[in-house]
Amino acid sequence: MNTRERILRAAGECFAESGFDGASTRQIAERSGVNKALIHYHFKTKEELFFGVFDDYYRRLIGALVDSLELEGTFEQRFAALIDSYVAFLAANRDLGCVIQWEASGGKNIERVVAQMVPLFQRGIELIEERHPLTKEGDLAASQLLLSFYGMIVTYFVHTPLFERLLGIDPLSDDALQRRKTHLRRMLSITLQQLELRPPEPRAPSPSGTEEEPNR
Amino acid sequence: MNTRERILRAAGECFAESGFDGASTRQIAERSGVNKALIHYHFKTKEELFFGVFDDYYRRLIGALVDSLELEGTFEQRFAALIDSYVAFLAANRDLGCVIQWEASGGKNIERVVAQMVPLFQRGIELIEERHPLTKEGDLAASQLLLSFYGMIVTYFVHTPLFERLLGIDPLSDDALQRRKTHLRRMLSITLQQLELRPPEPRAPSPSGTEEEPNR
DNA sequence: CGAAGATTTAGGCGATCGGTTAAGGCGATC
DNA sequence: GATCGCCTTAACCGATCGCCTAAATCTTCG
Repeated sequence: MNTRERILRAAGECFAESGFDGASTRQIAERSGVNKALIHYHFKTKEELFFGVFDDYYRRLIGALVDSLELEGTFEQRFAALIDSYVAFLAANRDLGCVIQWEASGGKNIERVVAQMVPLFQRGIELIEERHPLTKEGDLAASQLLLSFYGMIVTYFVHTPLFERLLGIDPLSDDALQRRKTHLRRMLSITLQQLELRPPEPRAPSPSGTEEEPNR
Repeated sequence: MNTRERILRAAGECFAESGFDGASTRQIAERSGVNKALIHYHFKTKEELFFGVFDDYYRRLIGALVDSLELEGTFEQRFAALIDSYVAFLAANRDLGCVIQWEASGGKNIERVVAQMVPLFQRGIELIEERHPLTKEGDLAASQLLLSFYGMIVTYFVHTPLFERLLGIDPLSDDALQRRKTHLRRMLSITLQQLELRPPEPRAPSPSGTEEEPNR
C-alpha cells in the first residue's frame, strides 16, 4: 500500500472518530505511520485530504449501488438487492458512513454530500413512483419511504457502538448482519404489500381534495 | 435567561455543529455573549460543560417520553404517541439530537449515552414482546423493530440539512413534520398489522420451537 | 456603611493546531 | 559520475486551543 492510500485510510478513521475539526493532521500522520509533512505534500491542505476521503467513499458506494440496480428481477427483488448492497457496503466501510453522517447533519461540506446524494435519491423516487403510482402522494409517498429505509439502514451502522452495548452482541457480525438484512427485507415486503391495495382507511378529512394527476 | 443557561444553549449549538473537539470555548463564549473565563467558572472544564448539555438533554427527553408512555389507549395508540413525542422533541431540539448522534457513533462519551439509552430500549422491547409474543424472535423481532423506528425518526432530524436540499422544502416546517408523523404512524400500523397474523411465509426451518408463555 | 461572598473581567500560560521551509535520500536517465 | 524529478524528513511559523490568575465589579446582609 503506497503512502497516499495509507494516509487516506488513516484519515477516514480519524475523521469518523472525531469529525473534521477534531481530527488532527498529526494524529492522521501517526496512525498511518508517515511523516506529518507528507500529508501536505500529497494533499495540499487538510480540507483537500478530507475531499479525497469523501470522493473515494462516494465513488465506491455509487459503484456498488449501481451494480445492484442493474440486476434483473421483480421490483421487490431489485429493491431488496439495493438494500443488501447498501448494508454490505456500510458493514465494510462503517468509518466512512460516519463521515457522511457528520457532514449531512450540518458540516461545512454539506454541499458536497448534497451533490452526490440528490441524484441517487431522485432516481430512487422515480423508480418507486413509476412502479407504484400510489406513492406519488399520501402517507406512503416515495420520498417518505426512501427516507425511512435510508434511516433504518444507516442508523444501524452509525450507532453500532450504542447497539452493541444495547443488544449484547456485535452488530457487525455475520449473524447479526444477516438478521438485519432479513428484517429489512420483511419491512420492504410488508410495505410494498400495502402499495398493491387501495389505501385501506382514508381517515384524511379532506373531502374536497380529490384532484388526480394521471401522468403529468 | 441567566449566564449558565445561555452558555448551555450556545454550547449545544456549537457541539452539534462541530463536535466536541471542533467546538471551542471561545466560540461558545462569543455566541452566548459572555466572557470566555465564565465558562470555566460555571463549568470547571469543557468536558463538564459537555456533560451539562448532555444530561440536560436526556433529562428533558426522558421526561417527554415517559409522559407519553403513561397515556391510556390501545398498544398502537400508545406506541404512536411515543413516536409523536420523540418527533416533537427532536423537532424542537435538533441540535441536541446531533450531539447524541456524534457520541453514539463512537464518541469518547459513549458510556454516558449507553447508560441513558439502554433502560429506555429495554423497556420498549419488554412492552412490545409483552403485547406481541411473535416479536420474541424472527424477522420482526422487537429489537429490530425498535432499531428501525428509532432510525426512521432520528435520521430525519439529524440529516435535516441534507433532506432540505433533497426535497426542496423545510423538513422542520409544521406541514413537513405532520406528513412525517403521518407516515411513521402508517408504517407502525402496517407493521403491527403483520403481528396480528401468523407469519405468512414460515421460511424459518425451526419446526420444534413452538413454546408459548401466555402471560408470565 | 462596610465586610463577605458571588460573579465577571482582561490578560496571559504552555500546548497543540494547520501549514511552510530548506535540506536531504533515491532511483532513472544521460 | 552528474543531473534531474519525485518522495521524505526535521525544524519551525503564527494562530488558536483549553485553562488559569489576579483584580474588578456586583450582591447580600449585619
